[in-house]
Amino acid sequence: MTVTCLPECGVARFLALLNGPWATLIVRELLPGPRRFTELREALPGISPHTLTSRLRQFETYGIVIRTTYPEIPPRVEYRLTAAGQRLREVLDAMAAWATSIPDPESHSVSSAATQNAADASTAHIG
Amino acid sequence: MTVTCLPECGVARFLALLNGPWATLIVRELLPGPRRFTELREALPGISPHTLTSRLRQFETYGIVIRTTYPEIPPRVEYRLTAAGQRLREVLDAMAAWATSIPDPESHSVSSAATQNAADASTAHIG
DNA sequence: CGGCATCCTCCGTGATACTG
DNA sequence: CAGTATCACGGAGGATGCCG
Repeated sequence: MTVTCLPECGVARFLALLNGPWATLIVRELLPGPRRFTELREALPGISPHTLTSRLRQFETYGIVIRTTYPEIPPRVEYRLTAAGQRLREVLDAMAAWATSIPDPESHSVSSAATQNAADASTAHIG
Repeated sequence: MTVTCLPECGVARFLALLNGPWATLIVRELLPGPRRFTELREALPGISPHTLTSRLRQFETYGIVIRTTYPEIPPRVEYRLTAAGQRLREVLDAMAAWATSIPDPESHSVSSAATQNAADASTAHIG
């Protein structure tokens, strides 16, 4: 599944632009306002500078994020969402609203319909 | 970034449940109504049965999808969204709405702010 | 038809070290 | 501070073959 250009389908387009586990989380951190490189790094426990740079550069290419360099000492770089990036707030909100409505996968009361070979989901956890 | 249980943050929870490029697309195909295995396969050009099974099983574990086996000849299996899964429609809609509002990344008229070291995004395409 | 088993590839990511 | 360079890993995903 290698995409050379953006797909037609909106959902697929979204996935092509915000791919990987970190992408969406970075956008989340940028929603409140501009952030510096280190601020993002500290706000995203576990992310490596390599990954952060990579995602940020991709967003820049897509026109989701604007990178602004202030020639100071010490150097300062700010990342801020473009208008297009800001519109992602609605999507993230929808994601969060849905996810918080999902109970931790423990009580899956599967109501049998046909031959529901109901594998005991009661013991299933997130591996 | 290995998650053993669902994160607190809604966005992160969402990403943990609908990870990978195919997951969301599968949900998209299930939104209109129940689908059979082969139907999903044909609706998702390029997906392998391995991946399709894997994602479907994960959704089942999460309580997003219900798998129903009809003991017929030939065998028939239907996948349908649970109530929780149906609520994903809003999220997918938000994704699609946003993505279709994003122009193909060619005209990024970056309006300089400070020292916008505007790397010529004009030649940048989606690799 | 609807899988599962096995092997292999790809790439997002992490760890570490180094630079302007 | 804000990266870049290099190496390595892991898990999603693909290819193929076999089974109920």
